[in-house]
Amino acid sequence: MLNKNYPLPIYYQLKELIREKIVAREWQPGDLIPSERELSEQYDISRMTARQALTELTNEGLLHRVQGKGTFVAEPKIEQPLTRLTGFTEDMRMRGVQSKGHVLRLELVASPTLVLRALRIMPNQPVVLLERLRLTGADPIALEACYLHFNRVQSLMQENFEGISLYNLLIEKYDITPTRAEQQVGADLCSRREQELLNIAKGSPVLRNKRVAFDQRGQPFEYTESAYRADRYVFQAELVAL
Amino acid sequence: MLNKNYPLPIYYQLKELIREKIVAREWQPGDLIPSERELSEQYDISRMTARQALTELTNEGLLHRVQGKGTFVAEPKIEQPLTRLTGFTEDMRMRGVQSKGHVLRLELVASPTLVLRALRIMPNQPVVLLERLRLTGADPIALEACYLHFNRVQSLMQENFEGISLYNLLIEKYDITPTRAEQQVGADLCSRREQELLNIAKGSPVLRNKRVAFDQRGQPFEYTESAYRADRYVFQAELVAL
DNA sequence: GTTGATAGGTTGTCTATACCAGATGCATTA
DNA sequence: TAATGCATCTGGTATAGACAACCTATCAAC
Repeated sequence: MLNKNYPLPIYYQLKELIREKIVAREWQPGDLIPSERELSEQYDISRMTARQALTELTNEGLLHRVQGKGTFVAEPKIEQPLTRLTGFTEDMRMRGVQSKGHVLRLELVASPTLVLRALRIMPNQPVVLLERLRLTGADPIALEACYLHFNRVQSLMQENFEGISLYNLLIEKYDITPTRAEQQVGADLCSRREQELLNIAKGSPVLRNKRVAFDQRGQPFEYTESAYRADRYVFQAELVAL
Repeated sequence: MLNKNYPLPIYYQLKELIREKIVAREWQPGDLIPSERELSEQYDISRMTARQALTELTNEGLLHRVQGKGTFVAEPKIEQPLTRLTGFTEDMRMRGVQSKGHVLRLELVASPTLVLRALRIMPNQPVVLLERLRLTGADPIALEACYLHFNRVQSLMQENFEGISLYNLLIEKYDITPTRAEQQVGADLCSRREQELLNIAKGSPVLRNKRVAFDQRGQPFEYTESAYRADRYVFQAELVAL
């Protein structure tokens, strides 16, 4: 299970292994997970190493520790997730939910004015449109249209997005590190197309999301419009006073 | 400096000791603080113990570690402000819009369980319900139900809220400074009552907003549910990577 | 039946040690 | 001069062991 010669730290491997079990619902909210000593014996590692994995997952809100009793899978609570900049995949993963993506369109398009302005590019410059249906399990959650500047992601059309995080891809292959984003969240009724793809009733409400994301150099690289099923998703925000 | 027989853990004492130095500006943003090994020698504790203090302070964002270089006092986060915590009045002012509020209800009520939990108060303790219709000009924008712990705002019932900011009132008269809040934003169809008060068509979408706000001492003081007209309002958020 | 002690589980804290990995300055070398 | 390598700082990871604090079930004493 754990590879001690791996470039990744043992505690990190264990951490992700546990996260997987939670995401896959093998361990469900409220469940008591193996004790620190059990984990250390099972994987032949020190208790402190196992403990580091549990500590970090506890800080992330996925686990809940009670002295004298044990460590439990946290209820999918609303406390931790702030407004981190993540893609859908990471967002769902952090909430302890397994997600998939199904690509509907991946093509070069003439960029709409809205996109031009958001990405600060000139007219006639092509953009890549990546449209995906987002699901958890078999349930569609959101319809997402993502526009990227073609010049910056030329080989993107050859990628396979099924089950892959776009943001990870951008970081690893295109030297684009998402750093901050501006987002607008509004409510609306679903369109005909959304109704069918999201498998919801006519006249159902959706959360409409518009996002411009910026890279490490402050350049906008992504403009995304999403429609989330209102019955399956709420947007979480942490507000701070200045 | 550190008392090993104290009821408080050593790492915690050290943590607070370091926090004091930072708060008192003895160690300033950007400063290199003593290394883990230096701390462990200076206070005659194990390096791992000193490390635990630094780790937690790093997680809290007060310190910044760089492998090979050392541990630094973090810069007072500039890009931290995700979304500003403001009341409706300030929110609208930021958007350059004049707003009004029309009080529909201001009364003592038995607190619903949801409110109890959010405000962390015991059952049977009364809460104040302040329900207001928010308008810009003559147009209704939102319906807002705000719950406050009665014990903390005893004389609130005598206040006049027409055109006054609740948050300003709390700051000036009740020693409650809104500091941060957790908010959920979802979409829904309007209820019958909302339809009439907001002057919208039947089956119109609304943005549903739930907020728990905390004061300068970390105590929750407000739980608010709002319904915003989807055609007049979008929620703005700034997302940052961590 | 109620109370109380206890045994054995859990996480929490702390120590001492070791080695790895990144950063840096300096002496050595080409 | 420029490059190389090494010593020695730094934080990062991992181990093994000890005891404290806390929780629960069980069993004995009242």
